[in-house]
Amino acid sequence: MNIYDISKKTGVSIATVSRVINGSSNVSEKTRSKVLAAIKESGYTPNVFARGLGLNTMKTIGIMCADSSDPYLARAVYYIEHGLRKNNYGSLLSCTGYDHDAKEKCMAMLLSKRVDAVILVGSNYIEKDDCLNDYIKNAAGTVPVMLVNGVLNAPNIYSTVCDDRAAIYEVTESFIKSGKRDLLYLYNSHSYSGMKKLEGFRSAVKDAKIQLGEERINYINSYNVTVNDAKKVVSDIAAKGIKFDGVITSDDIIAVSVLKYARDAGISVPDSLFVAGYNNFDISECCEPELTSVDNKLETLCHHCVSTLMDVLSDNRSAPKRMVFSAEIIERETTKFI
Amino acid sequence: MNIYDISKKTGVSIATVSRVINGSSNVSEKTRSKVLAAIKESGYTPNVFARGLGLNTMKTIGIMCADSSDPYLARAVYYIEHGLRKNNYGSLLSCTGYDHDAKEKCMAMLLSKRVDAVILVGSNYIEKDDCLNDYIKNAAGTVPVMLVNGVLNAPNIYSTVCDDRAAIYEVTESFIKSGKRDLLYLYNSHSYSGMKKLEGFRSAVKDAKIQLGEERINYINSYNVTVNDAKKVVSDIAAKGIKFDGVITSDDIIAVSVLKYARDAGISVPDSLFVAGYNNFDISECCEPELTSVDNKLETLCHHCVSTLMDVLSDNRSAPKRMVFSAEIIERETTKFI
DNA sequence: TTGTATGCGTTATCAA
DNA sequence: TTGATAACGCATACAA
Repeated sequence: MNIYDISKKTGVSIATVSRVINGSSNVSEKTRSKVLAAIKESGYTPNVFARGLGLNTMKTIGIMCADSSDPYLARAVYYIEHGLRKNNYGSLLSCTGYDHDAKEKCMAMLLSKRVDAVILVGSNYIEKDDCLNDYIKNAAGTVPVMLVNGVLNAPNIYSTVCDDRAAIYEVTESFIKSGKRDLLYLYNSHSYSGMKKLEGFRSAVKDAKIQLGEERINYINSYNVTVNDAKKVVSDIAAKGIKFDGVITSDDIIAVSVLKYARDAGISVPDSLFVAGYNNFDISECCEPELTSVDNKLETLCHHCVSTLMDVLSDNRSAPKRMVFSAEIIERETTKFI
Repeated sequence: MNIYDISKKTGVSIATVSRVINGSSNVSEKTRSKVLAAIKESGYTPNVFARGLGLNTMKTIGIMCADSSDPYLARAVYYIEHGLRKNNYGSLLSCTGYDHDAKEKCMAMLLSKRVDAVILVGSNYIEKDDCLNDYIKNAAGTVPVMLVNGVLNAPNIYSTVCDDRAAIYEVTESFIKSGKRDLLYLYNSHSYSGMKKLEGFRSAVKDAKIQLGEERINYINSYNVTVNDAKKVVSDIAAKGIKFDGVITSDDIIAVSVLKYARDAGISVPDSLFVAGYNNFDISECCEPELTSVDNKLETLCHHCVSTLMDVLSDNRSAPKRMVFSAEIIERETTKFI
């Protein structure tokens, strides 16, 4: 069943059929309805391959994320796919993992599929060593590249980020204002946003003129931290004799592990220990006491990313190259800010 | 840059270039390397649209899931996408939501994109009212349809499921053997697998010759149950004066809410109350005490689904229409099975 | 308002 | 082992 069949069925030329399909106005109402009826009756759908060949697009966007089962990325993928579909675009998903070569391969794969754009979801795509980002810049030579939670300054690359630095700064400030001095910062990612968060912590501490040893800033080496892994890190820190009355983390899961440690050690939260997470995942409501966390407005980020992309794809010159949204602190039971 | 350019560059015909690209053996080693060199030098990639038009496939599989941010579905999507990519297939993702019309629309959208097959992930696609499944059967008239965690008996439809019934039966049996008599069953889905689980619970109770009132089997009406919602349900049950010493749930999140209730009510788990979840999510390690749960072998299911699909696509007649895997009970701290 | 003819970049058939 | 050429199904420029 193709356009010729409809043409025969209705006695008009394929050009007219094509016009009807594409909603051209230069068709008489009579022929239009005749053609429409024939299409409906036969259940005809235009062949997207043929269409793609002619127009050089199949209205498909490539989405890259490290791991769609990571709750943060999973939500992002959900929002983005939704937004794209609303705009009549398909979503070609590629879970790249955290390995650089794999990322590069996935990008090549998507480009070879002739997607109209690529969206990189997650802060783990932008590397400090800038030449590792070359494959992204190169891709941007072919199609627009959108970054969700990452920044890269190059032509045809658009960034949408949350102001993680400000969020952690504010959290830290709240800890300090509430009388907490012996702070601990735990994080598990050296990504762009990971570094911004750390920066926020350091700045707040510095601005409050507090001296804090480097042993109080701890990196947990794993993308997929498990609660019990992180808990061990906390125990080790405590075992070294480092005292703390406030723990700020870059991720809810780490914060939960702190709560577990506290329970085991008989430390009362929030009475003698404040804990804050980041991302405002479901688990922040599952744990006991419920976790104070930072909502980084992922939905807003994703919406903005998609709508910017639509602007770019429709050659709207006004699309901003970089957009920063602010986060919101959700205070629950693991802190008592004054 | 197209096949003609390579043809000109090398002085051979496009037919020969095509042969080289597709690894045909009928090419002299000399021309092959010449062409290969030209391709590499120019960075040429075959146009997938043209190829698709000729071969009527773009090696792309449609994946439908209700909500890619649901942890269970998210993991499934991850495994499936991985498996497909290994086999050189792309994944066109569509998060359909739980509404029937939306599902149908998404299916139509995927088919219009001429995917080679559709994978429906999650037990929520198969409806009790069989005519609501017609759109799936119809789709199977065009392309193979794979079901992960759902069963539908029709031509060209392949099901991969976990034996949820047996798993819950076994859990319930363990509760009873451990002396628990006043059981509660909480669930939140009437899907195929949801019904199978309930069936398992009922059978185990019946086989143990225990009388259990219907008020002990409670449906929580929400796909995206939040801990606090479910907790309220548990409180309400307790408020009615219904006593229980064992709670079996269809989902970890519900089990966590039971733990929360128990803590509030001063009930000690597992000493005076056993609790079991289902799915073995991360949260089963986050809560306190850690949750006994059922690992439903999602990775195995997904692997099997993909490899079966590859068999089907390569016209392998031996592909099984239905495959059942057994689950595994992971005992943690919320039970003490004897 | 409608129809004719061409190009889009492949793969595959057939002939050489 | 190679090359010429016909499909594949559509959109569109141009002609009527």
